[in-house]
Amino acid sequence: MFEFQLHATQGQARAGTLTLPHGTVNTPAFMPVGTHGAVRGLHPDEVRRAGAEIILGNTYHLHLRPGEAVIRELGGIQRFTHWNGPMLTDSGGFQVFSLEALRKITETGVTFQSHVDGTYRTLTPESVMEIEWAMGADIAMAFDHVVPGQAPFEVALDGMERTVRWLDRCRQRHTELSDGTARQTLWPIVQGGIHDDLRRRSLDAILERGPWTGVAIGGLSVGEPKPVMHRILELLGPVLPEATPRYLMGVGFPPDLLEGIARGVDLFDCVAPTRNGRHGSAWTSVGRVNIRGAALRSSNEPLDPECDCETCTTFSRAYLRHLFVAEEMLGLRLVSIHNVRFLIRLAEQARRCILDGSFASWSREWLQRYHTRGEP
RNA sequence: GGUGGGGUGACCGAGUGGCUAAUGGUAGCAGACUGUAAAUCUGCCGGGCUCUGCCCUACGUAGGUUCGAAUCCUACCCCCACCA
Repeated sequence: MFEFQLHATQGQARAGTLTLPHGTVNTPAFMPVGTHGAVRGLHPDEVRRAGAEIILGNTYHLHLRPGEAVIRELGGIQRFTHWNGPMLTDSGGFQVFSLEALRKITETGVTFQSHVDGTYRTLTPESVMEIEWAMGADIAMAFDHVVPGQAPFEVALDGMERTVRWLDRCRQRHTELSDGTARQTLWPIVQGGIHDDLRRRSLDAILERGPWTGVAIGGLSVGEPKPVMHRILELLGPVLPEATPRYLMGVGFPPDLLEGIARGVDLFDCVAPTRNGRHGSAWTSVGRVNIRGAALRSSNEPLDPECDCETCTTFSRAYLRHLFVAEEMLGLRLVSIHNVRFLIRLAEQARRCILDGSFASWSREWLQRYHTRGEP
């Protein structure tokens, strides 16, 4: 039920298929983020047509509203959201990082002051497992402690060791809840900040507790330089079991996908395509386009001439610009659709190239073209 | 024709003697965003230059008072309201 089949490798890059209770995911894959159980602004059919095979939901946000009880009562997260495909729920660990001003960490768990209504809510590894189990996504992420990218050794050590202790508690509770059924699997998360030694110790601790149906790498793209992220991926890649899918959490931008894939990553997620889409920034084959830019005022060209998404095959740049200038919500949706498709298509292309052995050269050329434009 | 009110940068609109190239807002331009407290946030926004500063032009028009005026005075032009 949680099988991962590896079809081909090229260097560290891998092409595989992940089988989950609600469907299969061809990897490398990009997973759009649907924090509140919706990929922001998009209809599930649009997400599917963009090529998404799995989406992410968030424990913290869905616990605050509508609450896991409602979701369970209405048939689980897939039916509730009408996505009806593979889903992964993040644990709220990232909110430990992003809501730093609104939370307090103890060994027991994390007390958040809800950003919705100010009430205090405590999440523990056990309660997170209960929430994720109630929602019923295919993959439940362990509750972890994410530290900032510039965190000094002691802080990263503390977060990493706590993440390991919490992993034991997560697994214990998740095992009790699942009671032999195979409708949801639990994935652990490697932490350790930017410190190689801690990253290695984190992974070792996780592998000692295996086997796992997947392993996530968290706490990257949180303020550390890119080469550091690459170094850590290179450090972990060879140690990770080949038959286990690797999920790089919260990444990324287009080049991050290719750099990650080249270092053995199978699954990605990131808010960037939808957030940037809403903010009017589009990735295209001819460079990044600011959709509000004056240059687009009367352009009848598609946003990206090489793109096959619903937006690019239907609308002109001038119309998209007009929608943004006029603050029509359709504009936010159309650029989001494009950006999501752009990343998914990039992952699809990478997969094809890995399968036919051309990944290294294709990726090199793609990145060169991208960076030649001065893109970050 | 009379009386009253008013004319400020692309637009709206503050400002009633020096700290005013002129508060705000809008429009415009550019940028940021990486497991979503984000349809958000930031910067620029009279012109020019030898650009951490300097010069020019500017608050209806023309003149005046003053060391100094968008701000005070005079005339004129225009707009609005009411009265004839």
